[in-house]
Amino acid sequence: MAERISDAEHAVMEVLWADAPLTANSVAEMLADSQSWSLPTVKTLLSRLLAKGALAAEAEGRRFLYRPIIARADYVSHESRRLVDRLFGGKLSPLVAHLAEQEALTAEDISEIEALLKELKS
Amino acid sequence: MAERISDAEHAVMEVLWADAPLTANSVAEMLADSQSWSLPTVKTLLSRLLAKGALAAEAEGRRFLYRPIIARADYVSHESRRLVDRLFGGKLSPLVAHLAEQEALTAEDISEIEALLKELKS
DNA sequence: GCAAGTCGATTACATTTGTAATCAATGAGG
DNA sequence: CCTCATTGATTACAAATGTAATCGACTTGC
Repeated sequence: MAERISDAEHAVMEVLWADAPLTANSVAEMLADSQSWSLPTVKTLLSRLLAKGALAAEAEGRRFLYRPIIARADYVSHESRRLVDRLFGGKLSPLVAHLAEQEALTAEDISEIEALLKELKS
Repeated sequence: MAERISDAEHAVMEVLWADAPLTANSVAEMLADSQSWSLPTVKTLLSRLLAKGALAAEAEGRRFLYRPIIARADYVSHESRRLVDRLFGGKLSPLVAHLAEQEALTAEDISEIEALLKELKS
């Protein structure tokens, strides 16, 4: 399963999670404003993601349409867990506590999260 | 400031955050149960951390005592922020929402976070 | 039909990272 | 004194990563 996805690869995944399937060109285009990667670079990343089993490619005429195989939610869970394990001994509340302290959540943020939690308890 | 600290380096930092200053030997000893690194490996990691400005070393006789320069809290903040930015558009509530959906939150987590938020509002 | 463009595939190459062997200096035991 | 152990420094080297040039195959406009 899922070998590790690097930062650059992740940027490519985000594009495809937002909109898929896409050709290599479209992906490169989407990335143009955030990164300044050449087309070959983007294609390399696509190939690596394909090799890692994170993407599937289906031929459309003479080119490929790429689409994510792994779900964003799974990736996000995995990464979140990794961080929480590494830095907070696997406990979530310290993460929230830490971010909250750092960051002066707006009243609105707080309400939002409270609402979420209330929902959960029911 | 702080160049990026790799995973292996982070393990070394954790040891020194828990107890410092320590000699290279002591660090290696502390790591012995979690990792199986040779002493040279640990020393390489210490050198790299020194080069990155994450540690300071003070000579004690013919060896060095290493101590963290960057605070754990700063590192943790940095990494947490990085994750939240990368995966949740910088907003905390989607993180909580995500974890909630995954049912990764224990009842205890929920209570703790609620308490935290209540605290914040006052 | 053929030149020029378009694609994916292959190859490249520097840097970072993980992991460690080896070297050189120094200090300690005999 | 001299040998040996200890310790930091230097060097090594494969794998992963970031970034890209180049190649070869296939279209497509003339």
